[in-house]
Amino acid sequence: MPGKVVGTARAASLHDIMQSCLHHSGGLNTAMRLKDLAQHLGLSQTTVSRALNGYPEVNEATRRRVAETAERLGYRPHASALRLATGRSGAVGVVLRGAHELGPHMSEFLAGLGSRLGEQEVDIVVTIVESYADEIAAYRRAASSQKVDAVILHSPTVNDERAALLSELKIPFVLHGRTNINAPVAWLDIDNTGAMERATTHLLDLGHRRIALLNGVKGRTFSEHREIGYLAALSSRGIPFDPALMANSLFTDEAAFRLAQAMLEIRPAPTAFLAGSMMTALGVFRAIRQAGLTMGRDVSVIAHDDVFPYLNADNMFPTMSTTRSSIRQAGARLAELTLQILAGKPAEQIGELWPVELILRESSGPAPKGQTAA
Amino acid sequence: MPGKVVGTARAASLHDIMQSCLHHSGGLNTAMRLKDLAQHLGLSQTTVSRALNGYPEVNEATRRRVAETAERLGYRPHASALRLATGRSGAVGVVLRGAHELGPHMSEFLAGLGSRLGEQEVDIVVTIVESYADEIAAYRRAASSQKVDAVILHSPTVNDERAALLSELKIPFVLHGRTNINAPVAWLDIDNTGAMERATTHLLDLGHRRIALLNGVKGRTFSEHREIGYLAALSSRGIPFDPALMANSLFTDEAAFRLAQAMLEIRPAPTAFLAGSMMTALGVFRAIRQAGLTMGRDVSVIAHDDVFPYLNADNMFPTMSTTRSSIRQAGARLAELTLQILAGKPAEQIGELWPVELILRESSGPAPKGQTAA
DNA sequence: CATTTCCTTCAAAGCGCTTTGGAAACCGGC
DNA sequence: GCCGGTTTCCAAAGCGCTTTGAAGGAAATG
Repeated sequence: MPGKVVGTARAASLHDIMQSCLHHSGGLNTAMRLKDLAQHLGLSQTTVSRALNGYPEVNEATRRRVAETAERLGYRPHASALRLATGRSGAVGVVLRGAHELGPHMSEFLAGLGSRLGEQEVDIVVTIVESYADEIAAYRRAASSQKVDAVILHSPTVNDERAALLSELKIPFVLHGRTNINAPVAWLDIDNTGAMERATTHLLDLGHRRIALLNGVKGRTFSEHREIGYLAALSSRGIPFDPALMANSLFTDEAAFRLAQAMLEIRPAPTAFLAGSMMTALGVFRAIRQAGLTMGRDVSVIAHDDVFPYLNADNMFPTMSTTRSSIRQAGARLAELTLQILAGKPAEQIGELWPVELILRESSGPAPKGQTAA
Repeated sequence: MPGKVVGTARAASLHDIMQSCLHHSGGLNTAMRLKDLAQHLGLSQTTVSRALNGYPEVNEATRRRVAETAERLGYRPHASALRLATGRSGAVGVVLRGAHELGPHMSEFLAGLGSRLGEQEVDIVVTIVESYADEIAAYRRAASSQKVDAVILHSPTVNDERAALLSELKIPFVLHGRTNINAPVAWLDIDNTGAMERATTHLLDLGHRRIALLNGVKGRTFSEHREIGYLAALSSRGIPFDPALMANSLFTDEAAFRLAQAMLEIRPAPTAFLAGSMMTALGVFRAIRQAGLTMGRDVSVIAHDDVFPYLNADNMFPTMSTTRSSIRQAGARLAELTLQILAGKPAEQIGELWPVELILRESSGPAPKGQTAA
């Protein structure tokens, strides 16, 4: 089809340039290729390829000459060709339910992931899906089309079918969180149970007896772990658990606001809140204020802080007590683990549980006197 | 490694099916290939390929049989091979400075982008870079390695060199925002100038005379546009512009808090704030409260709302007046425009300016009496 | 000087797909 | 029974890279 119809002479020359540039020999936007480079150097493709890829069989002087010329001419191997030839795609996949998963947590996480992967020139392929079925389909597609070398799986459920599927499909993957499946899984998680247990215990130490937990979505491992920590702390002090003081929701300002508002109307009212995220904390904060109460005095709050650069616990007013763990750092580390997996390290040898800091600031204080049964 | 441990017979048969599917001919994780499929069908690769890709030369009955078998066997073309053969990578690129660009705005934007691109099975390749130099390098790399078919460029500066580079490199791209470069550019932007002008005018109508603007980073087109709208509104009423009441910063709670705090100490103090984003609004809100003032009464605030699902202006307390434009929708539309570009539509025919709603809620009210010169 | 050895380089065969240029098979019409 | 025209299918040539198997030259050995 090239050279189909050309209008005026002027247009023609421009057109031709475009053509020669775009349709040089098939691909659109053809740049310098290995063949061109080899020709330019008076060497064979083989030699150039080997020189560039650090194979020992090539003369050091030649190698330098090749490298220098390639650099100067801005040669870069065609990604697809390279992938086809090597069988590696040089990318890792992340599939997200667009509706709610692509929130601030995910963007921080991606930032960490990407910063480490970028160093290795591995890029990350993000697929946005609508439904769970779409997500499964996306993994199957990834498997058979070999689009990515590995996948990052996040926010797993307790028995995560996606993880099971991935290991069935033999797609290497690393889990951000934990799950119980019948296969070796590489994972990285933070100690949600320990964090909640400590935070709850701390509030109990301060005299709080009615402690509300605004937890994440039911079924997610991290939510379950947090619940376990919360319940463990309560039961070790013999404090009865009141289901009305525990709720599961997305970590949004809005949901938290509504839930906290409702809980504050319960009598006896909670004197403390454990907020699942900083967004949640904002909602709780609003509910407290709207109820005419003061955070840190009438009602204590400890929030889980995933460390968002734009929402700093230290700069809130009052400053926010938190259980803290940088999700960005976790992302960076997961990238590292993924690279290890791709380098052949067995999944069962990879598993890290990160401790979580408890940082006390102004939002948590002693339980108000006599109000425990107000 | 395969066939390591298998429990029951039932598990074994399932396992075997998987194996025959995955390791059919050797490679690691080799799935069904076109050749296998063709063989399975007793047809040539050509015919199968054509049948699958909807070419007219193939018998309808054959086509159905092929499609059905492909579906049943879970055949998917190898992505790299397909890309190499067609010259299209089936992906669009987004490169982000990880440090601050990958924030809540970006994740919303990506969600929109991805939801539309996903429908077309185009995936989005995210590259995280540290510095501006890295970003440029990433584009050059993308160009010569043909990793992506197009690029999305966001938050451009007034004369954006990246845009110039991209059009020089002949990488198709679509701009989220606007810039002045000497080349046709496909773009989508919201009417920042109009939005600010209206918001400012509204505050002036309410009697405010000292109106602070917490604007975005200097040099970005959207910041400049907002400044223009702000200044235009002031000057059309003959209100002098006070540079002390305008600041440029990232849209973070923290920066906004500090800036607003400082501005509130100026005498005469501002009686109204224009906040560049909802994050900014949160910081302003805190500063107002800390100064012992009440938002909506002592100090009015109008914030720009990019519509974050987890930070709802309607649910704030007081509810927040906003200039609103969904960044997620913009992302979806940009995806659409990108697809158009890839389909061959000339860039100069693509350009959309979206109007911005002004939604008045409780955070903006009449200027407090007599305080204009307090 | 002939032979062996090593070093450097190359031609060619894939990787899995699309696509071009035919070749069979089949049709009625003469 | 032969011929143009369809219809349906195929073999083979790429796409740009890596990698194997082997050849050419220089240096070393007898």
